[in-house]
Parts: sequence; structure tokens; C-alpha cells
Amino acid sequence: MFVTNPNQFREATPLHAAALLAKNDPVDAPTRIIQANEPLFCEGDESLVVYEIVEGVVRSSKILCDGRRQVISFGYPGDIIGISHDCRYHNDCEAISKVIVRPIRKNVCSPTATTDPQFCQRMLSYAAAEINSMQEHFMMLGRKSARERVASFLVTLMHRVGNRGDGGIAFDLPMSRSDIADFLGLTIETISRSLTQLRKDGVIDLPNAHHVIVRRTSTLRELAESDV
Amino acid sequence: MFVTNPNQFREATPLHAAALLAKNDPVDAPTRIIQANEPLFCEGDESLVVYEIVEGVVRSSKILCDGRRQVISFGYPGDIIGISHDCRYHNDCEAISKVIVRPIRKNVCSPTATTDPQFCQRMLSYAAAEINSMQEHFMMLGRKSARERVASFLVTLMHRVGNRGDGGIAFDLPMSRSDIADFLGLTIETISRSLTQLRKDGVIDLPNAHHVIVRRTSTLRELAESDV
DNA sequence: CGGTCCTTTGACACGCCTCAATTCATGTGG
DNA sequence: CCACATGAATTGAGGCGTGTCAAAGGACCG
Repeated sequence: MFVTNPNQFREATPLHAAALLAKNDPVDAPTRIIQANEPLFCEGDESLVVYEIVEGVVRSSKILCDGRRQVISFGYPGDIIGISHDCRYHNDCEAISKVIVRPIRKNVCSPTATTDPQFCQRMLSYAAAEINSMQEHFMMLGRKSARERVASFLVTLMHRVGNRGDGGIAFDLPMSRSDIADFLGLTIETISRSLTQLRKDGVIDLPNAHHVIVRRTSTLRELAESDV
Repeated sequence: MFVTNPNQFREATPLHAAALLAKNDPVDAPTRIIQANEPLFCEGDESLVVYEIVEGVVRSSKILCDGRRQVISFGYPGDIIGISHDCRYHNDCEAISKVIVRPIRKNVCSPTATTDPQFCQRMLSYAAAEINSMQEHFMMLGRKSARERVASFLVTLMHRVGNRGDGGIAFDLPMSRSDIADFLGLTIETISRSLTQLRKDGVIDLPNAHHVIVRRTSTLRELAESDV
């Protein structure tokens, strides 16, 4: 599932790729390797396949004509990207780090397209989870303050890719401040200020700009929803 | 499709309920009638069925513990609501006007659930369209100004339910200012001011608070994306 | 006619954006 | 190993758009 749901733990997610893609699903196409900052596909491209991310992190985004960008989601291993209803990709997708993806099936183009029922069922479950997850992101963009958004974002990553370690839960931030800003509907300066504030408050450590250690997880979780 | 995509015309939508639900889809459950302001279901309720809206308008929303609300979408006739991946509804759903809904199928609860393949295929197409559509709404909430959001909202409704008439395209706004505000991530005062501005600029007419006539459609469409 | 609720309008405050400068991390060539 | 360049991140100062609070207007209904 995409990282769009800051309040839902990975453990609570009923399915992820391991469960979604049974071993007997035919995977004829070879995996693709995309270097950091290279595109996987662009908005408007013909949508031939759906990808599963095997390794690395991707960024799905849309851009307005005047250059404003909205990052839709960050895709991590296990996530499925490129689902479309009309044979066109509806967003850009670029690699943030070196990425390995696996084309898993011809895309779902029309109601008349014939697809393996079992696969279809699984994709539907995944799409439903995705929709539910995106609804959480609406709440973030529409109703949360800058601090809450940043806290929510960190909580999501913490549960998704965090490693319990010495005095906290650690994880990387492979994406740039600009990516985070465009994901949360803020500016890079606001992201930076919010992170600094969390650091000064002792909630997190920032050994460097792309590594986070959450010291006080419950505090962070509270900050994700309380406007105080 | 939900009204979450301000820049996509209804004509461009590749499928809606008429196409989605073939006549031979078994519909055993009777239609339900919900009066205005009555709930259809609530977040957390057991998700037994997916509904198709036959008549009226519904509001799907989520609420934070401190009362902040985000309206996810407004559902119009032909839309499908209540899709879930885990047997629980993930948002509240209430009738804005008198509503008739048709339970169309037991919900998609798990990958092991057995479902008619053809139905599943159609639901997947619908879900994919829904995801693509929600991505547009992200752009609105994350990157558009108040005026752009209101203009985008009106453009969407214009294409969805507008009627070409005397010197413009007319349609109703059955939802309250509060509903619109919570949909666009703004306040009722900002909604009111934006609509007043559009009226004073001669872009729209507001015969009353719940009826709109778009006079200059191309101007409105430009305002939906240009920050000027 | 009076009550209630919704909408509109106004005045002001504040959070985030904008613009600018500084610091930091990384890589390159001498 | 150290200057230097380059791009990203941080920090600061100030402005603006939207939120907040308050009051007035309108629609609806008993």
C-alpha cells in the first residue's frame, strides 16, 4: 500500500504484496532497474503494465501547467503502482533511490478486458485498500496543520520502515525536503522548520537530513492529530 | 464516479454505473430510501454491501477526534459507495437530499472472498477510475488557492449535473456551505467570499444560495488552474 | 410575528509562504 | 589533503491569504 495513511499501522493492513501476489501468478516480464531520479513512467503514457516495487522507493506525482507539483504517494517495496482504468497513466512516477520493479500484469483497461479472476479479485482488494488509505491523506491535506502533517508523515514511515534500535525507532528519509513538501502540501522551509522544532522538543533525532530516530513515539503520535 | 476530479469531464469518464452494472447482475436486496441528513452508514460499521446511488446526493466524510471534518466526496446518481477491503466502512456517509440507494453486492472483504468474475472486473475498473480521480483531488487540497478550489468545484459540478439554459449552465448546490468548506479544506466564510467574488466578477450568478448559473464557463475553467 | 439556522460581510490575527542569506554535505581538481 | 564549486537544507525577516471572531442579513417555519 502507498504511504498515504499516517494513522494506520502496517500490521493493520490486511494485505500487502506478499499476500497479494501468489507464487503461481505468472510473471513473464523481466524486472526493470531504474536509477535514482530516472522516470518509471509519465502521466499520459500508454499504461501497459502494473508494477510491483521490489526494491527502492518511488515518487508518484502530478504537475499543474504552471509547475506546481503534488506528490501523490511514495511507493515502497510491496506497493503496486500504475493502476489505471483507461490505458493511460494518470501521474508521473520517478525513482527516488535505485529501484527494482516487476511488471506483474497487463493493466486493467476496460470492463471488457479479460483477466484472471483470482488476480482480479486480489487487485480489487488492493485497490479498495488504496482508496481507504487515500481518504486518510485527504484529511491530512485538508484539515491538518503543518506540524500535524509532518508528525503524521513520520508516524507512517516509522511503522512502515522503522527499525527499533538504541533508544528509538530509526528509519531513512530517502526523499528530498522538496518531495516531502509537495507530498504534504507545504513548502520546504516549513518542512525544515517543523522537523527542527520536533528535534528541539526532543521528539526526534536528526543525525543527518535523511535519517530520523523517533525518541518519543507516543508524543509524535499525539502530535499527528492534536492541533496544540 | 465521485466528484473528486474537477478537471475531468463527465464525457471523458469511461464508465459509470449504467455501463458498470449489467442488467443481468443479480440485485436481490431492495432499494433503500434515506431522508435528508440521515446516515447511510458510519465509519467502523460492518461493511455488508456496496451501494449504487439511484437518486439524490450523499456526503462521504471522516471526522477527527477533535471534531475537524473532511468531506471525501459527494456522491451523485450512478456513483458507487461503500467499497472496503476489510469488512468495515472507512468513512461516514449521510444523505444531503432525499436519497435512494440500491445495495448491489456483498462487499469485497478479503482476497479469499469469492465473487462473480465479471462483477469483480467491473468493480476493479470502477475502483481504478476512483483512484485516478482522487489523485486530482489531492492536487486541489495540496496545491490550489481558495479561489482555484471553488472554481474547480463549480467546474466539476457544471460538467456533472449542469443544464445549459438561458445564457449559462445552471445547477443546484444541494450541500451546505459547511459541506463545501469541508470538502475543499477551507472555511465557510472563505467559500462564501469566493462565491461572492465570482458573482461580482460576472463569472457566475447566484439566484439563491443553493443555485448556480455559470455565465462565463471558459473564465471559470481558467480560474480553476491559474493562481492569478 | 418571533425563533432558528444558514449565509454573508466585516475587522483582525496568525500560520504559512516568500524572499534572502547562511550553513552544510558532497564532489572535483590541484 | 585541502580549496573551491555546487546543490540541498536550514534559518531569519517580513508579507499575505486564509482562519477566527463577531455581527448583520435572509430563508424557512411554527
